[in-house]
Amino acid sequence: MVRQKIQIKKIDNLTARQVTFSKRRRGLFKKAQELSTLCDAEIALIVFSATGKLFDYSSSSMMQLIQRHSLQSEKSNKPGQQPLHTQSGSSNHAKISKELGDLTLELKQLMGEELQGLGMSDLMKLEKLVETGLNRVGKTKNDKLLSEISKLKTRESELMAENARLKQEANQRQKLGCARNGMEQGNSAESITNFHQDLVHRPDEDSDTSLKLGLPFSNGN
Amino acid sequence: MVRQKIQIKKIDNLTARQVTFSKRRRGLFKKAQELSTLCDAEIALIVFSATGKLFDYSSSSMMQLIQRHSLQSEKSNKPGQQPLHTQSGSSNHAKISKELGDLTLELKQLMGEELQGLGMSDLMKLEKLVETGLNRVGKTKNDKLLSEISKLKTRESELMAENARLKQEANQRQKLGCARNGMEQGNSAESITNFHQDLVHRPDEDSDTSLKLGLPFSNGN
DNA sequence: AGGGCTATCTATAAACT
DNA sequence: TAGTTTATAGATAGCCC
Repeated sequence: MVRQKIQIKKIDNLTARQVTFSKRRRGLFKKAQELSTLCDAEIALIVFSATGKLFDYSSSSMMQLIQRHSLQSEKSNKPGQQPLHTQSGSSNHAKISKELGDLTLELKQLMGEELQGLGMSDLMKLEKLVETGLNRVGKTKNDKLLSEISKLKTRESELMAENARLKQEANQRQKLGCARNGMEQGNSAESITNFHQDLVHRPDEDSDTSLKLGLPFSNGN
Repeated sequence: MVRQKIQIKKIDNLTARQVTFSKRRRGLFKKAQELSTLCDAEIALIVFSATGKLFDYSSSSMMQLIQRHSLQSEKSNKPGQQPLHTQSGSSNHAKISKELGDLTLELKQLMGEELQGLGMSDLMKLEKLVETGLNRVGKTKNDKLLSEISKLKTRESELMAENARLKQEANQRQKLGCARNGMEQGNSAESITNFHQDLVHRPDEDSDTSLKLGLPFSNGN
């Protein structure tokens, strides 16, 4: 029982190795907890046995610690490495479109399977980027569509107004008949005058209409 | 120097705490390495000092281990989500309760929502879901807007057609009927005609614009 | 901070249950 | 595979530089 100074190398005997694993693992977890408590440190510890069994401990949230780790280690990483253009900083509007395309492609790859070569932080940044991109694309699209609709509504109002005007004009022509009259001249003039007034007035109506009809879209957003 | 059995609770003295942190941290990392070597285990260890400094160790790839951890802990999670914490190792339950509260808060801050009880993999899934949801919402919105535009265009066409008809009608009345008037009438008629020409012309512009603007939507989808 | 010392505490190898 | 024992290797608190 002359306990030796045990070599730090893989223990050959399976049983002994398992026993040692069990014992030392507990010791390790205990020490981790102690350190966490004593020194107010945040600790995450993940251990896989040789057989693949998982043991873990975290002083707070494993996820949060992992995220924090990703962020920190990212800082220390040299700016240039992965093929990912994770320059989330300030993507200018001109670039974003193209960038979005590339990202979509990369995302496909990534979601598919090939996560190797990418750090956790890269993945997170990527997802954030895509989300932001998605939002921007959606908003832009939305704005354009709304603008289009607004224009069309204005146009519709104009046409309807003119339509009404023409109908009225036609009606008056019919009533008065073309039986050669002096009144006719006056009517024509009046008609034209009113028409122009309407043209000047209508834009306001259009604005109202647009606002009213535009509401549902806002809700839809 | 009657070294006591030191209580496992936060060390009050800052200096002593820092020293202890430094010493014990080294010890912890050493033990982790030893366990890894002796028992052929895979170990990831992440430590944040109270001041936020990061120390970590992993027997192989940190990322790989973290991923593996995500997968494993996901498996073990009951479908009805766990309160948080893979409380495997030797974590003390009393502490967990308190930490749960803190974590809930932290996660709220982090995500802006109640995501506690979700593991890394759950969050990833969630994000994916959100993204998909975003797409669906966007598409639905898009469809609605496009449908609206389509309706408006149809309406526009109808109005324009009617408009043209009315205008032609009016012209014919003028020509055939009351053609016995002087320049006054002619001027009036011309004025109206020009106006209508403009009206007829403009819609084409709009159509072009629509097509131009419409293209990006198709691409966007 | 960081290293060294030393008395003492803690972890654990080995053997046994 | 786990707990107990025991002797010893290893870790570390307190102190000094």
